[in-house]
Amino acid sequence: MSSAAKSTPGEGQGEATVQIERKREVKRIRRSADEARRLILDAAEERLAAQGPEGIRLQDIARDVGISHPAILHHFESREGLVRALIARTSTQLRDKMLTALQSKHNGEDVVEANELISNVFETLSDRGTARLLSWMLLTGRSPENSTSGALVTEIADELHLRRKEDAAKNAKAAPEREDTLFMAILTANAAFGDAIIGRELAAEAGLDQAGVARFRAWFAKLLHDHAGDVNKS
Amino acid sequence: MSSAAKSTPGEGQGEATVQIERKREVKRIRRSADEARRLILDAAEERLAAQGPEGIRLQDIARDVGISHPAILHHFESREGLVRALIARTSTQLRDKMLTALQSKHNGEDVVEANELISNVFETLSDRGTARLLSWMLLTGRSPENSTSGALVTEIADELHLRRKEDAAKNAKAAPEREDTLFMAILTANAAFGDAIIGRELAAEAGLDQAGVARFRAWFAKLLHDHAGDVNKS
DNA sequence: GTACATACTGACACGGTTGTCAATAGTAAT
DNA sequence: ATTACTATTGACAACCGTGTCAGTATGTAC
Repeated sequence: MSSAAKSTPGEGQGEATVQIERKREVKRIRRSADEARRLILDAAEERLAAQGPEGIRLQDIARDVGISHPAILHHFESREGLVRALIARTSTQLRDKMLTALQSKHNGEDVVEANELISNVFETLSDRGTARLLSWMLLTGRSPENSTSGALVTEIADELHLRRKEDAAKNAKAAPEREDTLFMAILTANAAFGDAIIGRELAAEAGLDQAGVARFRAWFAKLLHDHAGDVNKS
Repeated sequence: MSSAAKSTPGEGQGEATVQIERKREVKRIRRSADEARRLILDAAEERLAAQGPEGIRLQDIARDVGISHPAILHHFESREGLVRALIARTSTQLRDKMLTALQSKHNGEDVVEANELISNVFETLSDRGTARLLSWMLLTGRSPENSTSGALVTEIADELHLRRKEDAAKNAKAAPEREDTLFMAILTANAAFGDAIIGRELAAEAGLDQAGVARFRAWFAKLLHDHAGDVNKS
């Protein structure tokens, strides 16, 4: 009835993210500090996404990686340290993804692709793991002024606003209000976040299949797009 | 250094929900089972909202209420039982609030108040405690098919759709698509939920004060309102 | 090869939390 | 008053997760 019997229960369906190194009986595997930290964070992230906050237990994570739990303490001095590191990594990852999503459309192509940009942002933000991590972080009240999303929303709003102004100038329309653009960004963030958390249940309840969800996102993008147009018209 | 010394630390700012009965040295207070359950659930809810998932500890909650923790076990057989009861209660409360929010506008007054209705729904859903509880519930993977929000979204969408059709008929406009209405409901739910969780941080980051937040909600309501109009026009 | 730094381990200590149990004390009915 | 019922309690037991420690093994520099 001990705990040793059930090793890593039902963890087989995971991605290839966590390279489970089968520990040979005697040979001890020695990784570089960075590598070890990466593996540990990967495992922790997976646990968190799969089981929620209470899924982050040093022993479990250690088992996932194939090390002993003191090794984790060695790399991140404490559980809290691990959590902070995880938050920090996820935050910067999110930030990077967001910024690239922004850049990608500004180089070539038209400028009018703002709605497609919105879609990108939505997709990125509504990533299950990320949103779960972030929301759990907020729920437990960590990182009040952290680099969480930094001044991300503001940056995005600025970027968006820039394009709207360009677009307005090009078509000889009145320039949109700044706050209007900001609100669009905030709405997108809120909606994406909510989608990541309750989207699944909501869709199931409403009888939406995957195609339906896709239609919803397209609908949302169009909604914002139309709004961006209408504001200038009237 | 026992626990009796520091009774109910820093809980003074709370509402009048939890009637803290100062336990006289010897007199033992005896409540009815229902009353006790209610008090315990209130305290648990407050803890959860204030400190997140890990804030639900039997001893703490017991201290808040002014009882000993075995009393909690007596009323809800286990911690898990308490959690389930809390979820159940919050769910039905949410449901009730939603339905009343719906009814209130359908009786008297005009029918066009759909956007105000949306505002109501938004406000209700974005209640901090409720959303936190729900999201934590989802995060920890409880109640997959529960009465969580039941067929709530569907119901609301139906109700909304009904009014839109009435409105369309009255103004001799084309009837809107059903899915369009559903999407409006889903977007509202997502946005309200996201707002409840990251809204505060988002607003702070964007430099929005309370008035700004209010403007955002109004903006959102108007966005949906305009959309409802536009769909018919074109 | 030898020495050094450090990733890693097993065993254990510690604190905190849930849950059990026998006993106590309000409350209502007879 | 006596009785029956049960809300409530203090003390205790069992468990679990974090963190410590002294020691081991592996890679690297010389």
